[in-house]
Order: sequence, then structure tokens, then C-alpha cells
Amino acid sequence: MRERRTSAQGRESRELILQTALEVIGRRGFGSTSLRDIAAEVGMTQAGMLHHFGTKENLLVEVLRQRDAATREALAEQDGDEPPSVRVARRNAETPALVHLYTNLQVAASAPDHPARAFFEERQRSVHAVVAADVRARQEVGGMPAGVDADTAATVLLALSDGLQLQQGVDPSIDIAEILAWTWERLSRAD
Amino acid sequence: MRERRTSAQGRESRELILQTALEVIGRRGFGSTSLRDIAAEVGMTQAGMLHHFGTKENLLVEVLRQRDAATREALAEQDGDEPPSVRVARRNAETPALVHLYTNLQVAASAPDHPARAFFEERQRSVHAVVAADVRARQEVGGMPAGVDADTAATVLLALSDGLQLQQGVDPSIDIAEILAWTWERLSRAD
DNA sequence: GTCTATAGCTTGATAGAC
DNA sequence: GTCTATCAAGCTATAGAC
Repeated sequence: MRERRTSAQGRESRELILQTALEVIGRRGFGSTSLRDIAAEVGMTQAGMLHHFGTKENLLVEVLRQRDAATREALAEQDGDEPPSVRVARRNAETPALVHLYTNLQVAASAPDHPARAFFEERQRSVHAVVAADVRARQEVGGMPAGVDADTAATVLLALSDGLQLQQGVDPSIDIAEILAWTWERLSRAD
Repeated sequence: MRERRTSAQGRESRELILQTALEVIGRRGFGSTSLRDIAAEVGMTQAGMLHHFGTKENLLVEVLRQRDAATREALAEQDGDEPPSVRVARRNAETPALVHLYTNLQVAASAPDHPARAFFEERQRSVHAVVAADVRARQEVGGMPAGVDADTAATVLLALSDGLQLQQGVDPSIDIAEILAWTWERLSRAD
């Protein structure tokens, strides 16, 4: 029983750290947030946090990993006829801090030797696969013209999502889901 | 004459610094390039460089400013029927370092108090205006259906460009101009 | 206009006690 | 699992000589 309790506490610490990290980054901005800043808010020291995650990048990647898992679950639920890209965008609009973290970390991970690079490579592949599969499924039901290449469409939808998130950093008035839906609608027009 | 010569030398120093900054960032990556790194390659000290630009951000923004000016000139030249977004993408493909710098600096400028924020706000406005005007011009000639809202189309094309650049950081195999042309073609289909 | 020297700060990470 | 203490390194920016 002791082991169980210990392990549960450990899990709670991790949860608290991840959640707080996101909060602080949202408030101070990615570039101005240090491990110390997060630790202070958690009520722990920098060293204490690193005991759980090893490095800063591990910690941040873990935030995104958890979010991705939650997003997959949310997508599994039935919800009208909207494509995944639009549904995810609506969801993300509720958590701007997460979008900020995602964008910043991905850009940093462009460096060939960045520790988070592998995560983003894999993530890009898997997300692309989901979106492309959705397009193909709709083509079989006639919801999307067969003339549209599913992989290209997926690339467009995903890049558009990322680009809108990037632009939103500078111009917060952009409504990402709306623009995505507009684009989706244009792509769906019969040839 | 002395004044003329002095000023000309100053201009040459600035040029050399800007050019070298881009080279070094391309080689080492944005996140791993310090003023010292650039200065070393220029054959000058960090302090010497700051005499010309004041701060690091000023220097980097100046690189983008010059590039923007050159791009505007290039766009003015006649060149087939391709829309500005595609032409610019083809041009950018020749200078990946510049795309890397642009993307990184823009993300960093998302922070509300970042010194480069104003530059990107203004830039976004002006680029949007150019692209939207191009769409409207084509609508008058019949090259683009009137049912397409020009501002929305411009937002899509620009965000798509940015997003593709972002993704290219992780997956260099993406052909940005091709995807943009594909999207442009789909948007141009008559209603 | 360029240099030397350095201030002044922040950072991520580690060692070792408890 | 968490803390204290500290390291080693890095950075931008500035002061002042030349």
C-alpha cells in the first residue's frame, strides 16, 4: 500500500508541475519563463522539479504529450460533421497558452540537434495520418471530391492551422476555427 | 569628401554585418547564435557591432527589413501569372536561413512587450494589403471568382505560407511553392 | 568607428544532505 | 522526493580609451 500511495503522490506532483508550467508560460511568455519561475509557483525548487523530468525540454514536451493524448480522446467523441482540424482549433482557442507553447517549442525544435526535434517529427507524421484518413473517409461517402489529393489537403489544413496560430501571436483578433472552416468548405466544393 | 567616404564605409560595415548575421544564423540556428558569434565572423567585436545597431533585435529586424524591401522590388517585375504568395515562396526557397530567422523572430515577437512586435504587426498589415489587392484585381478580370472574400483569401494564403515554413523546419522535404500553387488553384475554381 | 574590459544578470543543471 | 547551495556558462549591454 505504501508503494501505491507514494507512486500516487509522485503522479500528483508531476501533474501539478505540468499544469503550473502551462499557466506560467501563458502569463509570462515562453521566452521569459525559466524553471525557477515555474518552480516558485508550484511551491517547489528548480532542483525538485528536475528530479521528475530531468531537463527543461523533457518537462515542456511532456506538457504537449499530455495535451495530445487528451485531444485524441476528445476527437473520438461524436460531434457533428466538422473535420478534425476545425474541431481541434475550436478546442485550442480555449487554451491560448498551449498554442503559444506549441508554436514556440516547434520553432526551437527546427534546430537539427534540438532535444524536442524527434517529438515533433513523430507528431507531425501521426497528425498528418489522422487528417488524411479523415479526408479519404469523406471522399468515400461523397463529402469531399475525389479529385482532391488527401495528403495534400491534410498538409494544407495542418500548415494553415499552424500558420494561423503563428499570426495570432501578433494579431489576436484572428478567428482560427472560422478560417479553417471556410477553407474546408472551399476544398469540399465539387470539381 | 571625407564625410562622403566615412559615410560610405559606415554603410559598408552595416551591410557586412547584416549579411554575415544571416549566414551565421543559417549555419548555427537562431537559438544558438549570439552577437559574439556574428561578430567573430564579421571580424569585429560585439561592442563594435552594437555601435551600429544598438541592440540585437534592432540588428535582426534590420535584416528582415532589407529583405522585405528587396522582395517588394522583385515583385514589381513582370513574371507570368502567378500570385504574389507563390512567387515569394519560390524566392524564399533559395534562402532557407532567412525563413528560419523570420519564423523564429516572429514567434518570439508574440510576447506583448517584445521589441520586434511592432515591426511584425505593421508587416502583417502591409503584406495582407498587397495580397488582398492582388486577389481583388484578379476578380475584376475574372481570374478569381467574386464569391471568394479577398481578405479571407489573403489571410489563408499568408497563414498557409507561414505554417508551411514552420513545418519545413521539422520536415525539410515539403515543397512550399507547390502546395501554395495547389491551394491557389483550388480557390480559383469557379463557384 | 572600433577595441578592451567588465558589469550585471540569468540560466539549466548537479552534488549531496536530509 | 525535496531542499540548499553552488557551479559553470552564457548572454547583452555599457564605459571609456584610442
